[in-house]
Amino acid sequence: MSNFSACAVCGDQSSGKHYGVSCCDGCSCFFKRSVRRGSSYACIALAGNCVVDKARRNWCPSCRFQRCLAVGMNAAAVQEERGPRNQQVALYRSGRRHAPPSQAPPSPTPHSQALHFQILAQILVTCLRQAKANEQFALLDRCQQDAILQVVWSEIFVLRASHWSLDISAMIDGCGDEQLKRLICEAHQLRADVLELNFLESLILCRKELAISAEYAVILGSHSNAALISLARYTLQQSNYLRFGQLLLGLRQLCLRRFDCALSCMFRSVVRDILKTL
Amino acid sequence: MSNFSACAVCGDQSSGKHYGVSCCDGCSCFFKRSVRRGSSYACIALAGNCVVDKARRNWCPSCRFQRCLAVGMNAAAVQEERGPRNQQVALYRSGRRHAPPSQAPPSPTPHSQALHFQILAQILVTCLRQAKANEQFALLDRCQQDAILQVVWSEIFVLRASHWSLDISAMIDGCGDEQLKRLICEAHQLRADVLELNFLESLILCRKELAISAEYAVILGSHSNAALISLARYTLQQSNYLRFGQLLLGLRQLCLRRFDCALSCMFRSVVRDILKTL
DNA sequence: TTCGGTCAAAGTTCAGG
DNA sequence: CCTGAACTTTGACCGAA
Repeated sequence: MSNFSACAVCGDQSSGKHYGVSCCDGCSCFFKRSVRRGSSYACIALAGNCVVDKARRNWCPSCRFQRCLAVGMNAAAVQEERGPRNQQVALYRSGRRHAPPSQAPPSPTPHSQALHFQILAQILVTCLRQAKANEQFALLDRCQQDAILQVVWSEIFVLRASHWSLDISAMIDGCGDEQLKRLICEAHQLRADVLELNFLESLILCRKELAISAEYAVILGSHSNAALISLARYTLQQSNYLRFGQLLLGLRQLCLRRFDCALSCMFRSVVRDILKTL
Repeated sequence: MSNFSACAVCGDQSSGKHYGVSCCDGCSCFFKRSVRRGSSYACIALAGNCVVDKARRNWCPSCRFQRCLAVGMNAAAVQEERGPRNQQVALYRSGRRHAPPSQAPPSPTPHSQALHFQILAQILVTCLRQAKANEQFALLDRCQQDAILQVVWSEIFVLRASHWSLDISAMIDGCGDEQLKRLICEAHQLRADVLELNFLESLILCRKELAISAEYAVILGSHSNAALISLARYTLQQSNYLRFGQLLLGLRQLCLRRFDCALSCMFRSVVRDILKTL
């Protein structure tokens, strides 16, 4: 009981300093809500001198709030509301509670960034569609396809985007993601031709570690081998096995590490939705 | 006002460079925590373009984190969690805040797990020593060697451990890390022989993306090509180019994702210390 | 200088009033 | 609705190399 400290507002046990004043959780929370909502209360008794103690603090919000101010609680220390922690519910929650925090939702430069995001998302959709049309991949069940694409979408994206027919380097630069830029630049140096790209795509899409069943492991393994043989034949007749090896080594660096790339974070949540529509 | 520098993430007053970027304490700390915990956020507005400024940086962790990555903050620079500064307190700290970081006595079946950990650490040391003795890798400067090993140690470990001469499967099972077990089991299926293992090791150790300078990029590239050619010649004379391709594809799956594997977390902090002693 | 950890004081959540 | 106990996250500050 030695370190008992009283709430400056109501005399209850204080739980530490809040907004500059030693007070209890209740008064701290009450003060925060009042400031956030900009509540303006009227005294129940009209006199403005109600007693504010532990037992009666909820009787008159007006006098409680006056007392908060009187003991020096600092309204400026109340912060901006944060986003809901329970993400899923966000959209469907009651009305205006979770309107974007401030008046100016998209403010300084997000416009051009959002534009680049949109265009890159279009490219992603195209890549996924192309993947679904892949000769060997298309034979798989949809749920196996989706299970694979959820993991490898980013590899497909980097592979295809780094060899896009139009020049999208301005887009890559513009989205401001240095890591992505570096990855695409590295992948670009492979300078794979159309057929090579298709074979590499098959190798990405048919990883047997991503099989959802033992049967699929066998199927994916044989698809993978087929793609490997095709790629080998093709490159050996074009150049030599060094090229073959380099292309395969190139696959290693397509994988966006979980935290290395902003775009990866942005798109991950989008991919599932895109897959539903394909 | 003369030496004011803005946080690249939120525009607040910067407190210096953190993880490669000039930013404020808040964003630096936020980035560190996010990477450590492996947080995967979803944008609250779902659009991924929330404003991130001083007042609103706490509205949407997802967009804040994306912005951290976009401005180039380096997740690899976030180090392993260390123990509490106050060692005595370590054991008695409040309950389930986090899994015991590394050294702290593992609670459930401490004795046998610690033993397995010790033995696996021995294997890791052996792997790293072997890597340092790699013919081509040994020619590099020490700082380039260390820069590479800090990244690829886990790949080397999985490659070598999956083909260990003694049967260490009991050790792998015993450490209770399912991810590691799966990875090693997959890698084991490559059934590479001693020479193949050496060539694969060279390919892991000589990734030119990990070069610390342009000169090294060239050197590593040529070492990598040399290893590729040797491996090709060897496998083609033993079997055929399907085998060559499969071995190279196998490299993809050696990589322990940063947060997917308990052992990875355990060892990461140890690797630096081991490297110093080699 | 830039890592690391710390902990008071912000925040949110959600039964129960 | 509103309240407030329980829990999480933030960031200013400090020590170490």
